[in-house]
Amino acid sequence: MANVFDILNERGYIDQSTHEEELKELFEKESVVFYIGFDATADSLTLGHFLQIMVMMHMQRAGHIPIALLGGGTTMIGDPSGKSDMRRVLTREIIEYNAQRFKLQFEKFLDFTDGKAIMANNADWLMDLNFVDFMREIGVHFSVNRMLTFDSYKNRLEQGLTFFEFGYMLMQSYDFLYLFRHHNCKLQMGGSDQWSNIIGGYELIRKLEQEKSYGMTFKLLTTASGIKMGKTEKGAIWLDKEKTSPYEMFQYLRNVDDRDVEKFLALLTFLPMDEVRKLGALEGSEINKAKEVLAFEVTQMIHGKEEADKALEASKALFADGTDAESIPSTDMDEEVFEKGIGILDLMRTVGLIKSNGEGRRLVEQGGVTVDGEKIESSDRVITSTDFNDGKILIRKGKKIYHQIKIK
RNA sequence: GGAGGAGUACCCAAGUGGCUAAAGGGGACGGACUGUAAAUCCGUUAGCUAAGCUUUCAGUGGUUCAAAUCCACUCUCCUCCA
Repeated sequence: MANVFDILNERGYIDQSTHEEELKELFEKESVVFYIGFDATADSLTLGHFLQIMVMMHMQRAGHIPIALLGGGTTMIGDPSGKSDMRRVLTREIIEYNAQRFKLQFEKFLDFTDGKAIMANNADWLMDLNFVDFMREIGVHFSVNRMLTFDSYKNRLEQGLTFFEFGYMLMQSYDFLYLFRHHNCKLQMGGSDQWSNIIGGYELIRKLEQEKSYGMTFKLLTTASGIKMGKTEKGAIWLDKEKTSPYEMFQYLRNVDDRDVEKFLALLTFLPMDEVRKLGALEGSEINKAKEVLAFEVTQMIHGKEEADKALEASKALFADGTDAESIPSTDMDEEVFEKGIGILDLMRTVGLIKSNGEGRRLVEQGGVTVDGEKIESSDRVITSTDFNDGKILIRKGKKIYHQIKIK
């Protein structure tokens, strides 16, 4: 069986790592406990996090033991790495709640039985730390001069950096030390922006335990146009289907840039690499097949086969012949409303397709609104019961956004 | 505590009494072209009972026929000094 390091490397996850050769050896000879930290800043994980979960799954499959570390404590500080502004401080209750939600989502992807994976929350050891003890035990090992040379802090010097944020690195380093001591955790992984924090922990372990540990970072997943993967203008792609429907997720992946298809297939699916390369090499409109595979595979992993099937069908039906389908966003409304008739603008506003009537007018003027295939010519257009077929109508906004209205 | 600088729409940024709902760029959105891609081109980008109003340039008050622009105070941020 191939070394998991090589697998990760081949699929394009790895950005940098400490001691590549030693790590490979380690992976060969023992079951390595490793951790990735997740800040509990929202009530759901995102597609961006999913990349890291993929790494954990690869590692677990290779017999290693992942620790999903919830940042219950560190979230109270806010990681300054790569952020231009100080992060909003969340209350403890919200963080606790978020951590719970994360936990449920992790359980869908990792096997936590028989200690095959561990869930931890750094609030358990960070919240009760005594400041003086912490400074004496941990603080003395950090050189401010050195910390200031790290990019993540260097950039902040012009903006101003509070001690509050500065302490983040110490806390994360302490996490690694704690997990090393209590779980024999030897490896920390994270996004490439975590490199300096990881090195902090690595050095701390060396100083205090005289033992070797390892670090590895992943490439930040960006699209060819330079945006962080899994982010849209409207916000992140969430793994919680209440926040991002399987259909939306499917569409997001279905619409990725040609240049990103192969990369995404390698990173976000378990398809064998030769197949990934074959799909990525498709030319012209053929590449749409690869995008469909990508969208289906990922949606299936996250939401299950049933939802993925539905999303695929909906997508095909809508784009092939424009008929309606299940599982696209839809709203149920009272029949009464349509007996009286409702203006197209009001209707779109109530279902959330537009934010203001002005926006709606603009769309209509520019020919961007279609109801059941008929282009709306005037923003005075009133929708009544006679527009419905089988108790539903399909509104299309722009080229790709569909919304179905059903009569209750 | 002292000296100076800054705060404009989603972001960057021009504007320093009326011609400014506010240049330009980015982003986003719509259309054309296509492959539900990219690139390109055209258009749009405060709100509304929509052709005339209403609210906007950190906040509050003031001067003026007229304020993003002038004055006063307040808040926030930055730089330098102690």
